[in-house]
Amino acid sequence: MGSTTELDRAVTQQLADHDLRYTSGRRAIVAGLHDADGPVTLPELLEASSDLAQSSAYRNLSLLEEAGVVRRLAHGGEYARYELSEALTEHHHHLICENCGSVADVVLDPAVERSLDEALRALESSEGFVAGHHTLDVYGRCANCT
Amino acid sequence: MGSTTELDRAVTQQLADHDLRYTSGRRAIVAGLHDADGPVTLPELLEASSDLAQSSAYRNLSLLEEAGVVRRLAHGGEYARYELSEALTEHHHHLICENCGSVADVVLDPAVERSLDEALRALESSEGFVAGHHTLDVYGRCANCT
DNA sequence: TTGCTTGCAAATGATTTGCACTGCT
DNA sequence: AGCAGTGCAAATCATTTGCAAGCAA
Repeated sequence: MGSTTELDRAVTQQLADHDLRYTSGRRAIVAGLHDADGPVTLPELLEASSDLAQSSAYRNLSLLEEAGVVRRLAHGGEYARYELSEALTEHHHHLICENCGSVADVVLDPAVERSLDEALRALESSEGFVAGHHTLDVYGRCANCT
Repeated sequence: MGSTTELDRAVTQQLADHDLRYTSGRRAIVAGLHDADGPVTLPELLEASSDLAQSSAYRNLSLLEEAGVVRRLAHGGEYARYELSEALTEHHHHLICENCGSVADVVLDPAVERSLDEALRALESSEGFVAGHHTLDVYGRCANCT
């Protein structure tokens, strides 16, 4: 506790903008999300940092989401998954193992990402849809399950 | 009812492979999914074709999913959304309106899709992840909400 | 008949919420 | 003191499931 990282500073700022305090419980959540190598479920979060009450964890994740610190994902499993917002991390996508259910982050080649962005921008004239952000989920088999 | 389309024939086949009958309730579900221009929620499905019992609709969607006829999506809204499997439709992605919550299908430029596939295939050597299919969700504003 | 299907009602389980208490500020 | 934050327990609500009745092969 105490060592204020770059991430902590950014989160403190975003929370302050929403009149929220950066309490120890919220720090534990942010730390738990940061340490994982992919989006995590609530049980995983509780296990990683014990001393978190389930209801408070849910409530704080919800508040952190509104504050733009956290992003909530619904990949269809039993539990929702949470990760730090892309405002606080690098733009990335997800590798979802269809065997064990694990979810890992990946960063794609910038060239691919660029051609994708271009295609999405074109949707505005073809479909009248103004694209904001996007998510790409890749389903398959992770290294452990091959 | 009775006009057997190409789609119906394919579904009948897939169901038969799983020892399932293509009953009228299941036909109504497939028709409801086919008629929509994007993935639909269960309430929407029930509204479109009344005379469907909620529990049977859920049960049949689940069975149809196992049989590879239907795909279930969890975009995070209150209800899950369902669509016909890509074995029965064209490969496509989703335009999700952040204002009204509607979800529409889009087919991307084949060139973009190809470069994407290539990038995903490369994940096998870089990450040890064997990619199967993928989903791309684009968030933004639909034509009606601009 | 045999067994897949259906619909109702009850059960499940992740997430949310009411409320009294704790602890910053 | 005043109010945001916490934790417990109870409430929600989409989805699932048990069971008795319906229907096709």
